[in-house]
Amino acid sequence: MKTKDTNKAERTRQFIIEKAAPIFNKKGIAGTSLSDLTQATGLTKGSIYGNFKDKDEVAVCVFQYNVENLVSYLSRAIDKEHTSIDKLLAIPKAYRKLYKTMIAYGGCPILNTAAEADDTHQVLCRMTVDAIETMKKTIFQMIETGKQEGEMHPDTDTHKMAEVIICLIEGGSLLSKTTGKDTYMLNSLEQIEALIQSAAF
Amino acid sequence: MKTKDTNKAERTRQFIIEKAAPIFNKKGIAGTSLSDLTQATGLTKGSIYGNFKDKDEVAVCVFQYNVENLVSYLSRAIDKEHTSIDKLLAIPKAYRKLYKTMIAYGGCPILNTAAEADDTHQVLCRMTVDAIETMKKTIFQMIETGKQEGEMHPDTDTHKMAEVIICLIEGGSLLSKTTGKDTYMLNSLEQIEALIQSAAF
DNA sequence: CTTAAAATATACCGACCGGTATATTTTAAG
DNA sequence: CTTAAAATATACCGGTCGGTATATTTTAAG
Repeated sequence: MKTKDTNKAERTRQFIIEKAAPIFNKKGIAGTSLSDLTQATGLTKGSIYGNFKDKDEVAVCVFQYNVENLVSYLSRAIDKEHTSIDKLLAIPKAYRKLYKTMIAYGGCPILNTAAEADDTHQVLCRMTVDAIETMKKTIFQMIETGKQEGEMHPDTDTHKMAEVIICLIEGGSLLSKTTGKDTYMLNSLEQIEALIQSAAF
Repeated sequence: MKTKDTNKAERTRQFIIEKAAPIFNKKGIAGTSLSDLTQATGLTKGSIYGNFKDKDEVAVCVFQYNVENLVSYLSRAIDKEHTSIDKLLAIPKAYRKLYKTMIAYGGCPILNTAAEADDTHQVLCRMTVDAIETMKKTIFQMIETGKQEGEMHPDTDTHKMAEVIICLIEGGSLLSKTTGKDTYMLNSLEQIEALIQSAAF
């Protein structure tokens, strides 16, 4: 067959990524073995190595997949709203719907990867930094727009607010997952909402 | 020699724990090999296994060692203060001094262990939960005492405030470490201070 | 339906893993 | 200083790791 469109190969790659994603997220990269992946996919090692050059490439693709899912979920929630305040509030609102699923999935993939990779895996480390900075910039822009359109106090510290929101989300996510208690996440989300409201006119 | 006091053995155990601590904290448990430990200590595998039954026992002792160090540092800072407000403020103050060292050491050991162990290592997972709950109870008690002694508003949500403080510390710690930017931690600490001040009379 | 290429499975590699049995060295009590 | 026990080092184990060369099966173009 002299086909040039990579139909089957691309489908298998995607299949492997989807099956591998929760495993990497739960066990970490070092903690996930090739046999974990063959078991989860039903494929053999040869098949996996036919589609990825090594384990790291699978881990990198899995991270991209996880981040894209998270970002697109949040983006959809934000895009539904029209004012800056409502767009900002859409974030804690979305997490309130999402966090239980995320915890069952192994927790926030950005946090998990950041915690594991930052002393060991520079490529993934860079990707986690990018994901975090993107999140921050998104929130930052929403606050700045809110100021420009007179929805929020002009003396709001935009950088600080954006960073604190992310810290609360990640901290709450980790602590709720580890302790099994929802209150860490729920209280963090409430705090985020209070923060947003206090900056609104 | 019929000695009964375990002098040498105990010293070697402690030596191994101290040398292994930053390695486990940086590379994780799964990511740390026995050869990492022999290299760091200058000892052989036989010697390590003469003092610990397996790698997990080393990891558990390292975790205890790390938590004890952190807790005793914070306790000393808190004990220096006399009012509830000042004791509470001693926490962000202590972290402001501590966090750079902690990041160089591989980040907060509670966070690192929590992120790695919660889907794989039940013993350590339980220990991280205990460490977190102890932290929460300590903060909780300080706030409650502050209320009883008229230093803080009686309608302060003690549980919420204690949990949010921990989320901000852990979130800030992780994000500053991952991104290499101090502001995540510093802004989280400022937010904690604002939170405490806003609950004070 | 044929057929060659693409995708997958099989079988195997050396390296290193955690762990152990045993030999050697160090320790300190007497 | 002697000596037996305690501590450490040496040498080795089976297993699993990530990875690969090659055989087989599946795919889809013609």
